[in-house]
Amino acid sequence: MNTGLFKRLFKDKNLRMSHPRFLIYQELLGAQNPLSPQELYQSLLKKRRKIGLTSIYRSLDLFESLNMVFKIINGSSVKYKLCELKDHHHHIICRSCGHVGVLNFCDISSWSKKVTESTGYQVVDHQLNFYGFCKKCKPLQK
Amino acid sequence: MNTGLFKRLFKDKNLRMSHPRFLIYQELLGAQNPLSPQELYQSLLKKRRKIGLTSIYRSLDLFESLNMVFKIINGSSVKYKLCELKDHHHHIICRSCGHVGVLNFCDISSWSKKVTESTGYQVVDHQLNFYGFCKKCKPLQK
DNA sequence: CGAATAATGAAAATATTTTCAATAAGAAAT
DNA sequence: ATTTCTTATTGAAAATATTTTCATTATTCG
Ligand SMILES: [Zn+2]
Ligand SMILES: [Zn+2]
Ligand SMILES: [Zn+2]
Ligand SMILES: [Zn+2]
Repeated sequence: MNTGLFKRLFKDKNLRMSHPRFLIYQELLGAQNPLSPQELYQSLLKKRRKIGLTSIYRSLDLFESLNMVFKIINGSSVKYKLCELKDHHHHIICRSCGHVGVLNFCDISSWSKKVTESTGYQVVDHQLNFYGFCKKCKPLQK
Repeated sequence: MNTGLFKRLFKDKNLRMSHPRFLIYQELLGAQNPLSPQELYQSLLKKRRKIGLTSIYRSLDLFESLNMVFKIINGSSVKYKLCELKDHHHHIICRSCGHVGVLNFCDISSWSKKVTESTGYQVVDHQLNFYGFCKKCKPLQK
């Protein structure tokens, strides 16, 4: 997700483009790996950016709700990475090293009717994650 | 999930059936609604059961890994309910009241091959949740 | 430049995880 | 059935992580 797209998204949703939000976006954009809230905080402090840890939590929640970032929950570790694809997609997480693979497809929407029929719920969203072992970690499994 | 099934599952996996674990299982079995770790703790204290909050967290994690319970994350609230079906299945969570609907189907396993082909990952697990509004809450949406 | 109000951040409140010494469950022997 | 042994599990306390509160600040829109 590039900077232009990021700014447009906020304008469209009537969200304010605050300094903290932009700092966090930039930090994620420059990162090689997914980052935890604490890692983001420390990294920004090191660069003398004035920001509160609370804002990091809040911004990450917001970004997630906008599908801008993917929240990677692996055991008790929580990290975030910027989504590269702007279209709806899912991920596979390595149970060993935490690396994230991108899946550029989703056939779930076709299920919504089935879900509504069997439960009466109106479906508005879904969450799908795969877990497994990446090419690097697979051989290490006994 | 009934008590016999519960005990067999533990024996099969070489897990010890400790008193705290059984207390938590019973509490979930008797509950009408999903319970948070804190609610479980308070409820057991009220019944004069000796148990530590830490054990509740640990047992719930264990139960989840055994697919005995479903962890319902809705905003910042976390609750658990015992799974009624012993076969693999998924849930739909009401964004308004938190009620959980059970879906007794899953066609995801057919995706695993596709996931492996596109990412090289060995797939061992997946997580799929639907979100929406239940029959009761749907009319309240504007 | 002012409103109007969404967003921030410090501090307090909660929630969750980790550590580690003590305990209890299960297996095996008596 | 009781004792003994091994080791998984517990729980109190400390460490971390996350959320809430609320007074202050910064954005955006005339
Ligand atoms: Zn890996
Ligand atoms: Zn999808
Ligand atoms: Zn509802
Ligand atoms: Zn499934």
